[in-house]
Amino acid sequence: MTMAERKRRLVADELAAAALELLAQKGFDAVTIDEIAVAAGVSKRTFFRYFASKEDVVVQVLTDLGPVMRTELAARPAGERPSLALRNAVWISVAACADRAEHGGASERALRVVQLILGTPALLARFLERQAQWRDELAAELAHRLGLDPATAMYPPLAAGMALSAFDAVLRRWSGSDGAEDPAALLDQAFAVLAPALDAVVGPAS
Amino acid sequence: MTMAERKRRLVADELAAAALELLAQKGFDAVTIDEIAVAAGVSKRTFFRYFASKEDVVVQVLTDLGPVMRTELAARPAGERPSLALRNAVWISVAACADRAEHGGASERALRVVQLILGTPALLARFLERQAQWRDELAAELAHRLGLDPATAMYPPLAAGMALSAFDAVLRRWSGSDGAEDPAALLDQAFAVLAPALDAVVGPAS
DNA sequence: ACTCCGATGGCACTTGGTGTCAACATGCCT
DNA sequence: AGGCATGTTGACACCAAGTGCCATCGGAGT
Repeated sequence: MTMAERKRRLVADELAAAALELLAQKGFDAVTIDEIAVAAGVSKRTFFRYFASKEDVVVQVLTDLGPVMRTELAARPAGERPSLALRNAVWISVAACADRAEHGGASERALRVVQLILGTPALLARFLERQAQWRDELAAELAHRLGLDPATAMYPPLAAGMALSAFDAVLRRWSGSDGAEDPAALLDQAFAVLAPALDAVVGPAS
Repeated sequence: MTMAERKRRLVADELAAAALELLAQKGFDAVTIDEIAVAAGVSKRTFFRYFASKEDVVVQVLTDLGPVMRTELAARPAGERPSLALRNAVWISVAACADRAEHGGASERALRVVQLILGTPALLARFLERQAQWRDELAAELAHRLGLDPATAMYPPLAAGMALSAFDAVLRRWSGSDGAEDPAALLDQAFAVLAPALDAVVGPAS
């Protein structure tokens, strides 16, 4: 049981590491799955038992962020202004992407992954797909939080879309500046722009 | 010259029509490109001379909407509030998707295409990709319109993202209600939510 | 009539992705 | 210890998406 699980995770890590290495080095299209598999010491068939596609190796890291953000949003105090609650929820993802290991070499690898995603159409498309799922989750949580009807209220999906637009803009700026700009400051800037609409549901001042 | 062009367009239309028909009927994954090609009376190889991928047949219709929206945005009077200018720019796309032929059988085909896109992951991903391009174009135009620096100002990409969130939300509601809800009213609703942030750049009242 | 050019079709080929099966390890039960 | 169940793996065959290449055909201009 524990033995099998550990082995599975080991192989998955090996595979992901080999893939990230090769993809970052040679570009997405120039690497075949066979290459990745042999680099990790397994067969092509085994690769597909761990990842559903080539894009998945890169993007799967970000999969869990949706539920995580939703949980964080749900954990914010009920009276908190939406702009603040959403900022905190999104911050978790930004930190996960940018801040990993705070001030070490690890964030550099994260930077390169983000740049790879943003610069590869196929990866970008998958990334956008994930974001669309995140948006639905965030929207559902917002509707619940504000007692709105998810089927008719326009606010929840729009607010979630705004929050993810901020996420996206911050990520782009951060990766475009090679990590030089501060993600937290960027995110605050973005939510300052969004806040007037985000907080207008209940009233302009809270 | 004219002869060759007409023939090209004829073949492209034939291909697109056959593809849309088959895809809507059997589902995206259940249709091979060979099928589409023979249904249009050409070879698989010729299909790829007209469309870059299976997804492209469906999505290519929407390709031009980016420049169109940008042009419309550029054509709005300089002093118009961003929320209004963007609403009008986005409206063009919504109308193109939903309203085609105003009140005829044509909008029903458009509805089915939208439902196909929104319900097929592969198509959704491509659609989102296009939207990302639109956003960049809209952002560039907004920056120019407002005299903002595209490299540092957060407002343009965020505003463009908001506008496209509205587009997306409207499209989803419209397709989810099988075309029953009025796209124009939905869009107005959406921009009413967004307006406080959209119009806050220059001042809360204009 | 000759020639040039674009469109086409056929074909081989690479790659992503899946189904199937036999081999092998692990662990549990008696 | 022997036997059985479960789970992982690799090999192989297979399908479908794309792409490169070349021979061919038909139309336009000379």
